[in-house]
Amino acid sequence: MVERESTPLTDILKAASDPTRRAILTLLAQDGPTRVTEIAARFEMSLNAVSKHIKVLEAAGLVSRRTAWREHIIEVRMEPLAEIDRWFRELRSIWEMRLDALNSLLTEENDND
Amino acid sequence: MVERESTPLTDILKAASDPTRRAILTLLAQDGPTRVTEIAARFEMSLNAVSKHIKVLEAAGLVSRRTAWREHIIEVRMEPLAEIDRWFRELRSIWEMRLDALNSLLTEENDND
DNA sequence: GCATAATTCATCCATATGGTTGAACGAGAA
DNA sequence: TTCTCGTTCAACCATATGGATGAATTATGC
Repeated sequence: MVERESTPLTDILKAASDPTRRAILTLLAQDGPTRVTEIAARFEMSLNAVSKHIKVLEAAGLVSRRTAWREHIIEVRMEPLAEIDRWFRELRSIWEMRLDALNSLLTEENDND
Repeated sequence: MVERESTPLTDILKAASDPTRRAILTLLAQDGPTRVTEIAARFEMSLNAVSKHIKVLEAAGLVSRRTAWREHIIEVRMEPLAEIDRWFRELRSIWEMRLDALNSLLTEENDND
């Protein structure tokens, strides 16, 4: 398979596209900074599986980790989600520009009637 | 592996998380409804690969297909992207509610000083 | 030093994903 | 009928992903 550049946006969307990971984000948003073990306790899967999910979120910048003693405190970070919003807005504006161009073209034609 | 429910949001995020698919969406937003072959011509991969990407986008509702004779005209659909925005907003509001609660707790404590 | 606790690391497994190539299909054109 | 065109379907392959389990790590408490 060809080498694929991993843009931040791709990582963010990939990270957010898993239901378990979204649930983790929701949990963190509700409860605030939480230990890995405590997060894992909320899910019916192994601690290790949750730990891996958290690492994916961390790599995408969606959570940050603060190691206090032997506990790793995980905290949600909202900023990267704005990237998604930015992409969405850009796509929409491209789309609207085309529609505007179409409209003005039609108006011009009407003027020439 | 356990059976995983496929929510619309999961499908939308998964579909949007691939750079090629986002490029297809951008292209469609710019150029408007386009034939499959024509879309494929813009990418350095086989027609079949692009066709598969389009099917993923279609399953997520991000594009619609209009079969005109033997040509399949693909069109971008913006509506499902609002789902992402909705999720984002919900997460943020949960997050802000917690912060507000925290703040009012602190204020209360200050009042009691 | 030794047990304990919170995590990660290392393996392994099954399935999903993104890509390729070649065959099949459906419908107008010769 | 047979050819051609636009597209999907069917295999197939390599790698990624999500999960499990057991060992290793790291730092305190006894």
